[in-house]
Amino acid sequence: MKRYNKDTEEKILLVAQRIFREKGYNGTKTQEIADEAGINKALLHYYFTSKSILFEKVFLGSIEEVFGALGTHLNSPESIIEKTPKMVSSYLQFVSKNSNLFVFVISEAWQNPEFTDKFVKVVLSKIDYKQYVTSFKREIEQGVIKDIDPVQFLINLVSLCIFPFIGTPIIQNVFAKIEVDKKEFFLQRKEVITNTMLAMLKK
Amino acid sequence: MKRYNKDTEEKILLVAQRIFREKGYNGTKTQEIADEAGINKALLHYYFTSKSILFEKVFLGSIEEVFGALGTHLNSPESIIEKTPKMVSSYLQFVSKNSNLFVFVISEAWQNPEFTDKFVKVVLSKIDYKQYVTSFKREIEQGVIKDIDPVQFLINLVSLCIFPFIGTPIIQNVFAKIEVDKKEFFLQRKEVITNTMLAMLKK
DNA sequence: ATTAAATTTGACCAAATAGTTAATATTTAA
DNA sequence: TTAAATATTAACTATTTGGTCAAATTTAAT
Repeated sequence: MKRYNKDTEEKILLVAQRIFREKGYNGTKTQEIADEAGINKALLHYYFTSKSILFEKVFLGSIEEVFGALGTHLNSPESIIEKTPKMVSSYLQFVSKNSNLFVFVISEAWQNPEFTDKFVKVVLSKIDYKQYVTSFKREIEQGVIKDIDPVQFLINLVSLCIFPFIGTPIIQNVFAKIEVDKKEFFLQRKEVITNTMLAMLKK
Repeated sequence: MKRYNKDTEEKILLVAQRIFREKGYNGTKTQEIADEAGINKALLHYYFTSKSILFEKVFLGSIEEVFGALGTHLNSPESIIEKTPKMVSSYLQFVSKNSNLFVFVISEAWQNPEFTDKFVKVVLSKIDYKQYVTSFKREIEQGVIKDIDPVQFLINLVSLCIFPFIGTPIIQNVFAKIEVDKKEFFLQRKEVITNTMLAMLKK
């Protein structure tokens, strides 16, 4: 029975993750993964059977990260108005440091809708977004916040956080003065998004 | 001197556009383009020299489409409050019918930041977004709308319009009941985005 | 109709690439 | 200590793929 060398296995997976996210499935060569992991290409197959299976592991892990980062404050016991700025802040932080993760997931999701569905369902089963929707609706009934669809509210939040960063290579040229990867842009965005989201809730 | 057969040239370009947008640069094979265009692979090189040059033409054209669609109402003589809903409506319409165009442009922009910069600058020189910014600021001074950065306002608008559609393969699973490609989702989104954008302007 | 130029094709080539295999080195356990 | 099991490697293979080239076909001018 194979026991595997955990160091080697993890090294391959980590390198594969980095390169897949950077270049996508078709742009990634198994030889490059092997080289950068400091191993033989045959060993990659020994551990992961094939390029596509290795890819699936990376892809699944990536989907988990995308949703995991959103889940951080999702069901904290605070009120919606209290935790919205926290969600914005933490998710924005995560996105700004992992733009290529999101580009990768979106791009590959369109290439493989079949098992994207499957993977997303697996990941979702671990996150209790229904509880969030419930508490959101309760606050609406209590008259604390405006009557708005919680689903649309969340879509707005992630849209505003994710898009400016995955669109960086295009956006940065639109407004020459802005350096999107700079702290200043990040702080400006955080304030704008927070204000926008809170404006949606205000009656 | 070559004159080329315009029909053949256009046929190749159109097929290449469709396949490149669907599968990306690395996922696209010249043989497939040739097959679907009903020509020989050698003819593709006769017209376009190489795969990468053909790709550049498609990529440039795609960037033009992305910005062109935004420019429609940008500098119409109406007030910001009047034209914002029109911009939302028309851009959302365009995005919903061309999701893969946006996924393609974003994804390839990260792969080729060098000439993405170049292309975006070319395309931008044709669009007068500075006029928009100027008229926006004038209305702020007149006290018609709230004091908000026009650039951030535009980023919000495109984020809210684009992201939900390029994120479809992932989002659709989050909320099982929603069918993102259905009219009902589109109309719902249009209203939410319009409200959100107008709320940003209201004093 | 003839010819010259432009267009289109079939057959081919070289490089790249995912995957295999058999031999070697290392670790584990008796 | 040794032998069996596990991990790692070098060399190889089959296929894919972008690109080439000379020959064939079509088009246009004389």
